[in-house]
Amino acid sequence: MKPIQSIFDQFRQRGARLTPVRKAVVSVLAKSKKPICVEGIGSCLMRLGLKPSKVTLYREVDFLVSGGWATVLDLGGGRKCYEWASEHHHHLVCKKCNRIEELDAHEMESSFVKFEKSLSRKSGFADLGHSLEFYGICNRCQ
Amino acid sequence: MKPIQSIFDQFRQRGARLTPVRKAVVSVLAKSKKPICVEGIGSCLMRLGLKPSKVTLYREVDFLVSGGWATVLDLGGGRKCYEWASEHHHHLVCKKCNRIEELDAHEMESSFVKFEKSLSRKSGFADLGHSLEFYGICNRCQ
DNA sequence: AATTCTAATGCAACTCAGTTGCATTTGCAA
DNA sequence: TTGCAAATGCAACTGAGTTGCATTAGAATT
Repeated sequence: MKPIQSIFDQFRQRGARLTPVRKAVVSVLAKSKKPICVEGIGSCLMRLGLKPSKVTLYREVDFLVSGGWATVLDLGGGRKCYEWASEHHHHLVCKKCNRIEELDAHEMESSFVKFEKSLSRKSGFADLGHSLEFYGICNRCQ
Repeated sequence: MKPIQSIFDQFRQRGARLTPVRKAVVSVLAKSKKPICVEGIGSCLMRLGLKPSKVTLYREVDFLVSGGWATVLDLGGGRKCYEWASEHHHHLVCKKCNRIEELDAHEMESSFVKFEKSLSRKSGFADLGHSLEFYGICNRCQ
């Protein structure tokens, strides 16, 4: 993971400012082990003494995603989740309670990268990425 | 793909009725080569001379999903997509226009099944399934 | 330190997919 | 043919996410 100061430098180069909310959202996302939704980010900031409006939070994650610092995940729980971009991995999601567990699937990862290259050639799609998620019922919900 | 008549028998055993809308939705889903959203199903039925309300369509796909005949896909386009359950495969989705292409990834499929078995043991999650989608920008949108 | 420009913020009102309550219609079994 | 429960449609609702606009506040310049 990159030092947080270099991220802030990138923000400045983009003409963006270092507001308390922005710094806090970055720190929450970068430290979170799991993808986290806007509501979740809100509660974390609350604990840090910040109470931004939901509008601000949505605009903040948009900013981070459009700049490539964060990525969106649509895991089917009715709300989008976000994760720090350098933390790309796969997940295990409970179909009932939407609990998310991080997954170690590095073995598979490499084969995807290969597959993606040939896919890009064949299909004409650019800027390829992928999402692999496993869904099931967690022990609590069974 | 199972003969459509045996599907209808399964419906009856469940106490469900064979309404014109139900038959049409099944035929549309079972024949569709791509995942299709409720709005898309609606247009197909329109062409068949049926104009069910959106409420009916949502209830119909719920019925099919809860019975295991169809599966939901959340591909991030803002609306859920549905596919006939026996047609499990992976997709290539355009991040801009949300166009969906079906993908042949059978080689990978088998390794997932293996991975899922060990995952089920380790994690305690039951009823495991997965979703693998590739996202990029299609040639039209580039 | 004061000025200035523009990014960031909050409010309120909105959009849009999907849901729910309730009265009516219809499939189908007896 | 009758009667019950499933299916339907309407209208009103929910809840995530968005937008317009006026206000506040980083941070660069003087």
